Amino acid sequence: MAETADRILQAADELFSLRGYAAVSARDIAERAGVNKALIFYYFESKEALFRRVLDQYYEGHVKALELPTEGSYRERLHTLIDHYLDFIEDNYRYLQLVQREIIEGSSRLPYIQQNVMTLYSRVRDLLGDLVPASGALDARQFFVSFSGLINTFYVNAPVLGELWAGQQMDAAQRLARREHLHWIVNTLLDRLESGK
Amino acid sequence: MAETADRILQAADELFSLRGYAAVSARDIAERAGVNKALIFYYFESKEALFRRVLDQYYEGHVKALELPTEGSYRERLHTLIDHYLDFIEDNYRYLQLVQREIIEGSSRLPYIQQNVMTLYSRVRDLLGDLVPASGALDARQFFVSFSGLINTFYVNAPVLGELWAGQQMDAAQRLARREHLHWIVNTLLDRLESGK
DNA sequence: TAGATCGTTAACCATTCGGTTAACCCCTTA
DNA sequence: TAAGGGGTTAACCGAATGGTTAACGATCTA
Repeated sequence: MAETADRILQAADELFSLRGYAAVSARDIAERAGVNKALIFYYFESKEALFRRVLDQYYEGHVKALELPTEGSYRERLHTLIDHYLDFIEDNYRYLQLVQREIIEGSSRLPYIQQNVMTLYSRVRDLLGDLVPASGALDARQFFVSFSGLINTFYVNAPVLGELWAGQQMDAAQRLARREHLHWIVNTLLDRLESGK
Repeated sequence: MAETADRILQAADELFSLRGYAAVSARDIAERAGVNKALIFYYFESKEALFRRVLDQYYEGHVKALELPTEGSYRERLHTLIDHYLDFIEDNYRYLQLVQREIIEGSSRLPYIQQNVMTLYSRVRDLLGDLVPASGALDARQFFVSFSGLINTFYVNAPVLGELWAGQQMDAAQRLARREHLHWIVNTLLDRLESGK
């Protein structure tokens, strides 16, 4: 049944995201999936191939999330883009951690990730237009890095930040507050940029 | 000789930072240190204990970097704190990746890191004082998360961001530009907060 | 000179790793 | 009812894992 392969994929997804590639064994995955270990190698070529399949699944959704909104002012479009990205992350919470790990570990998939980053960057750059200088401390690249950091940190570091909110699980209210905060920051920065420094 | 223990520590530091805890074996460390594997367990209790020692070494520097400046306005002190933190990160580039990896992998060392985070947070909170509300989208926690993200992203994601700067290695000029950018953002946010929304 | 101590070594240990194998169960098709 | 064939299984494999052990020189002390 394809059902078995799916259960393996899902278990692998959960475990890899949680503990990383090296710290997860084929036995762990089989146990979590409630499946005989040999079936992993029956449906997937190897542990490495299984890991790639997990990543591929996410990449598809990511590309979709990066679609650029076409309506409204540049400011509205920027807010919309951020919201879409946040939606994607909240629905695919583990993806960020997977990608972050790939980056830190200097994986062979890095060029693929870079391409994704460049796509997103070019959209932010187009949106900012000539509001920012072409180079220096206030160029589009700096703001892109800043926006990425502002958004990603909250989710990547969630396991450690929970303490700040008195150990509560990260719930809908917290995510909403974070969203508000981000939009407030973006508006503040754009206001200052528009005022011409 | 203490020299042997030092060589083990350094090799462990390099390998753990590069590939993470689980992906590094005691044999790897011994080989890199040019030392018999048994010596690792002679000088250190276990692989886990060795890892802690690596973390401890960095932690000392980290705590120092977080010392609160005592002179100047709250705004000046915040800028100084950020500069000190940036200095520390630039001198201990691997530390950030190590910690980031630990967080993502949900390691058993997490409470240790959380304690560190809380220390830094309490300082930022004290600095922001009653400039921000006690809760909601603009509370001190949100700004702390934002500042952390703004600063860390640049270094954690350096391997992937290089492309933005035409593939150059991250050099002193780039780090300086990033620093300027961060201070500009902080000033912009503080201005808006002071203006009472 | 006879220990005693310390750093070092190769060989070894049980366990776990990713991956394979041969047999089996069960359903389809002829 | 016989023959396949896909899904599943326990048992197994060599290699690598973290960690231990007993012996070995060298240096120091009695």
